[in-house]
Amino acid sequence: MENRGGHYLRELLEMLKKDLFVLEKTEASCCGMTLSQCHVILAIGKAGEVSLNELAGLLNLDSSTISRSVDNLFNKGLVSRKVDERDRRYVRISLTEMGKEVYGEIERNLADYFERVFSSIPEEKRHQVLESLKLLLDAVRENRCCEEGFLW
Amino acid sequence: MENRGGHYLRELLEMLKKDLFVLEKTEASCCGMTLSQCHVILAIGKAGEVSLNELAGLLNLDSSTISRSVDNLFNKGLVSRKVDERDRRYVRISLTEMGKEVYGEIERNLADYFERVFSSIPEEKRHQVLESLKLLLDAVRENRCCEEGFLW
DNA sequence: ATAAAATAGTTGTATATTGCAATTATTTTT
DNA sequence: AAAAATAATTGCAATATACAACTATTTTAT
Repeated sequence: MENRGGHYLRELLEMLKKDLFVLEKTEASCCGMTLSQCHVILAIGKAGEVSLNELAGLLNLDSSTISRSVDNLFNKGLVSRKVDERDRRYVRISLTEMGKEVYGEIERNLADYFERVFSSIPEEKRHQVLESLKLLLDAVRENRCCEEGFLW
Repeated sequence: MENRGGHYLRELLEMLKKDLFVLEKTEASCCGMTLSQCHVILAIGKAGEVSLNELAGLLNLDSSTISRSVDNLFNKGLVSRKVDERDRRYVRISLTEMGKEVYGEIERNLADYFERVFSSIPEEKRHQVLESLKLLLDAVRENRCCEEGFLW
């Protein structure tokens, strides 16, 4: 029935979210950090160099939250800060060598994991799964009501 | 290419996770609570009545964390606690009338949202999307290395 | 029947996270 | 030159988190 589709969709997504949450917590813990710190490291690592406000936008968190999180990672020697020479309001945030090592390890572990997951999907279904996720993502985005919200 | 499938899969999942994170934060904020509190309310509401340890298991958090979270919601009048008569070590946790109202509102909003998302998927693709999510979930679970971890 | 072990939940401790408001420093606009 | 805007930090206060230790209760072993 049509009005059960959304329900089942949500159930599947919630189970998926939960399982991936466990994955990430375990991964973060193995690397001696919290989940939030792990998210920050991954976002910085992926961007290479990023401003604080950009990072806040990427992670959808308040800039004050990110400022403190980055401060904490800076104190641990994982992150570096450089005032932008052209515009001294900006701070350019990137990973230190140590930070890159941590990032690399997490990245490898997650990459390996998702390759294994992908390989566990029946071969003739793999393209369908990817296509379906894209369709779902498009639908999710289509139903945003505004830039940061999803409800009316 | 085979070794790009996992990469693309992960990218899609991360974008999806992010968008849904924004959705939930907005929803929680609209109901005057934090995301974590929202998770707790939804878990209790769905279970009807649940023990603290069960709740901790459902949310994959330490029982001490849940104990304090439930305490906070109790103080707000959203949650009730009853010592189990048969075994006084147990506390039976459920929602108060007020808690049920909050739960009902969040549930309706999320249900509506996911119905809209589902309806935005091209009709001939809907079954495929659901099937694909199920396949993906199975693959994710197949690659757990232990009960609470996903890596080795 | 009693003691030991196990379980459920709470509390102490310490750290981390979070966002709003206010602040400082800098750049842009008027 | 002054006002406005922007980036980031800090103050404030609440919430969240997990480990360890604890209390109360039940189960298991003796």
